[in-house]
Amino acid sequence: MSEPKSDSTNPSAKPTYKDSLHLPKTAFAMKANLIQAEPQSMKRWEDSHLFGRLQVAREAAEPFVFHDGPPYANGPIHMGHMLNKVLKDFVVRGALMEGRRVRFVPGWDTHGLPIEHKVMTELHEKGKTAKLDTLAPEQRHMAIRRECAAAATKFIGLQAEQMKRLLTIADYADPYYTLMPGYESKTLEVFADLVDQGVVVRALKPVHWSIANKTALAEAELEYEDREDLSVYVDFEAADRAKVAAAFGLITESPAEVAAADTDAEVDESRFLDVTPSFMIWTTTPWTLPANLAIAVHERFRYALVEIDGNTTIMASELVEKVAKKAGAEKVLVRAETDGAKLVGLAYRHPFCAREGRIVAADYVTLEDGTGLVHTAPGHGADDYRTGLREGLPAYCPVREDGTYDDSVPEWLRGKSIWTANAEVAEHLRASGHLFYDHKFMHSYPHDWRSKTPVIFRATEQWFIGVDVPVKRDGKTLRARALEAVEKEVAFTPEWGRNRMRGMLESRPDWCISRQRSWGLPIPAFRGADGKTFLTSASVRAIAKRFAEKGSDAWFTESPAELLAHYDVAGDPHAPAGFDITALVKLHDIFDVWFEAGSSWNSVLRARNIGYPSELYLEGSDQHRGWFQLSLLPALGATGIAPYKRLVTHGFIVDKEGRKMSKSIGNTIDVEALLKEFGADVCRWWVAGTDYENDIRADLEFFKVAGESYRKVRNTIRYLLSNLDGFDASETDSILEGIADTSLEAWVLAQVAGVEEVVRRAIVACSFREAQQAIYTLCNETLSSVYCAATKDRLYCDPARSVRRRRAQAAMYRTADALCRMLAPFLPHTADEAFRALTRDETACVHLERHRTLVQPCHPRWTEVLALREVVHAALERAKASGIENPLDAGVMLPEAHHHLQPFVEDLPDIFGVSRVVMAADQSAIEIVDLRGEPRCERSWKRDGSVRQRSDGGLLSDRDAEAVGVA
RNA sequence: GCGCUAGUAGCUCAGCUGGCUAGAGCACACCCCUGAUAAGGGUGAGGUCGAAGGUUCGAGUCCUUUCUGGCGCACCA
Repeated sequence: MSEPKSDSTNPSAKPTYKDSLHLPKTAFAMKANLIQAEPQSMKRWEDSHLFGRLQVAREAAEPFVFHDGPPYANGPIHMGHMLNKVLKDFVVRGALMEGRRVRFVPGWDTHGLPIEHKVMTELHEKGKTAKLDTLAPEQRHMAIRRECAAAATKFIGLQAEQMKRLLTIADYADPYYTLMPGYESKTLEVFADLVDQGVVVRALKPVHWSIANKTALAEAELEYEDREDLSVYVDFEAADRAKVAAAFGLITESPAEVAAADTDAEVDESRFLDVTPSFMIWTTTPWTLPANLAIAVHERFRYALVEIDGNTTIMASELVEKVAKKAGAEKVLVRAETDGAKLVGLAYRHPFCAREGRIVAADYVTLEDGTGLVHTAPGHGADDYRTGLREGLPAYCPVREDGTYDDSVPEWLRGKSIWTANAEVAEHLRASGHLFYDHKFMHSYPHDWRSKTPVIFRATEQWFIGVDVPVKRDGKTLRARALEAVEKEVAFTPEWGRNRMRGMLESRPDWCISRQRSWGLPIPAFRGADGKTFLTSASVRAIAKRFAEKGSDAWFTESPAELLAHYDVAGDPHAPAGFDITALVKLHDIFDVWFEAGSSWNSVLRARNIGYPSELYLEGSDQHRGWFQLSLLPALGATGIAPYKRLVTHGFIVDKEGRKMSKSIGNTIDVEALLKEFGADVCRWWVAGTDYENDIRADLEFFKVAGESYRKVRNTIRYLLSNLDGFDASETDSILEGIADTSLEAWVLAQVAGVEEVVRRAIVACSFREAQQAIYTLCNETLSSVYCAATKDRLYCDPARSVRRRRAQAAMYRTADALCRMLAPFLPHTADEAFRALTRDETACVHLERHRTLVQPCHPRWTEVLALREVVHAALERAKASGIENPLDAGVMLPEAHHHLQPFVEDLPDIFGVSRVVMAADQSAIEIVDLRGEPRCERSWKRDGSVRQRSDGGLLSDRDAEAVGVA
């Protein structure tokens, strides 16, 4: 302890006591300087092999299985990635602080159209596609795949760095990519399991088809351009006049016949239908008419039986006038009307194919164009296809891949190109009297982005996972099992996700898992000499083995015999009779990327022996249809068990006004820039404070607010640390052992213990915001405003080794320690920085620690003391009117009603922030006493009643005199 | 168009199964401290709970309609 300083040049000057105080002192800076300091933390963790050390240290600990959903590797990370990865990191670090063994493997989705499209666009721009087209198909695939792999790898590298910069902890040394041979192999195993279960089926489905390139196209590869086409209004003759008449409330017996049968009957001539009416459809693609299998109506629309220029036909009532006007009809007579629902089930004759079709219902029928009756060709349209599925119609497609008709159409069309067929079909219909009206018109039509030629919808053979096919395991369908799992086996955060997913599962169609592209995992199917497709679970497993060794590129570079090196025909009960490996031809479909991502539970969790299933999957709410659902289906099929126990979803980042972020609006926030301006810990603190279950509004302003909040927490920790200068941490336990429950330390530690419990529970529940608020309130109120303010006097002024002072230090040590641990999941850098300052050990790392469970009882009347503090503050505020502006100029007289707080009386002045507190016997209300007339201690600035002139000439209270060592 | 979801002080959010004068933090205003100082403390003013109906003794909380966002799906034959 230093002696009070006397000014030697001026002996008459009063002593100053500042240097005798134990003022806060710490190297832990007020300014965080995150931008420079965080990379240093990253380096320190990396150099000390933190992730590896944790794996070793937790080897025997209870595992926490958590699986990373793979982001798509086609650009730098955006706000959504930041949100997702940081939330996941809270989960990971939260579990680590609970002492669990966590092996979190980051992953990337690397295949798929967006990358391929991007690569193709670049090749196109560089003029390299022409050269590409000269290559043999397999070489061409390989050339594209090499480019795609390079692009994916590049972005993985970029994203990984950005994710690390967010201070996330994961096995970055050994991540998973869907293009890794081991991953691909494990994906094929899932596929083989599904084949075993009998849910993999092959069926026709219409896709966008480029005739010029003889290939299927994705939506992203279409360009819409105006094109002149022939639109036709066609009459499809009803098959049964009587049934149609009945639907319209008409009769088909002539009035004469009726009169003859029943002389009393009065017959209304107008109810007599003496011709067979037609159903009039409209189409802009006459070439699809040979594939017509049905006509769709809307059940709730009204339909009219109408005579137009002598032609009796049926169309939507609302459109009669429009159609008549368009065709220039002169005589229009509506004979009768009926509901669309009444028409459903009626049959009609195809105008030039020898078959009948049916009227079906569809709610996509509109009254904007056409006739209200929609020509339906399930092999040539997405809607038509779905309607066909529902009605049990085949996806009939008589068009070959070169755009010509096959032999199933009438002879006059066979082998013709569909484009020339347009006019011929119209002429044929005109000749046979089925064409009501035709005209040329311009409309926007999809074109192949590369060849600039118009595309068509064409049904092709595709691979499906049937969701309504019973699996061999238990005879339940995937849909039924998935619904069951969603209902009973999976927890949802937020709870409404359950509803949402149920709805999606109920309505989802079979899963089409094949794509006609280059960049992906090949579906290992062959065509045999007999023309049949060869694919059995054993053959798939054999190829899986081959891919594990060679990667899936082998599909394009090896022969069937090489690919099937591990295949044992004799051991495959499903092998086709007369199997001839030399006659096999490879097919070139690839898997839907969702199938690969949806198999990650196998390729990562099971393949790496991490555990199965995952405790939770945590992704954006769009994944209810995506990854969540498409992981659930394969997992249920292959294992019967859902791949996750719980689904946690977050919303999307939107701008300040609640609108979605998009580059075109220009309201995006750049993650790199954000990190550069605020640092990762502040960004993470922002994430921790979001209400992530819904849309999350983001704006630079909000990060400033988060920064303020962060600074408050940081500064509180700093203050705790600054009072621990010279404190021997090893004394903490002995100092605090058995402290009175009425002591300030009992109170503050009880608060810390309570917050710790809340924080731990909240993190487990993924209620990060709740945890953050508890921590913030602890720092802002419990500590900064109450405890630190109350103990300031004793820490600064008490003798250094006073019991009271050291007790406060011990409490602060324990509090700072607990805070570091509570903050570790949220602020990895700051918590670690503080922890090293606290332990005064540069090699210490809070991330190797785990929570300590604090137990500290405190007196039940503390709540009353704190409430009284509020009342006294209010009274002090009122007393300002009488000139008592500084609380240390005031004393407090407590009335009878508060006398039971006697056990706390020693600490009450500090708790209230006043100089003295008196329990007054004759008092009815709290009274603020003006102490300005009393001497003020020159060291502690308190007027506690013991202040008098001391031997050194200074005015000191008893306590301060003792501390300074004067009498 | 359909499914899910949200709309509470200037901002970010609490408000469980309906029940005292609707809460918190930030920001704001005023004040104190200047020995946590590009810190700290105190007090205070802010809301017809998106809108309109309805159920109820009583609704931010339940029902209906509607407006404005978000996510997903479908759609223009």
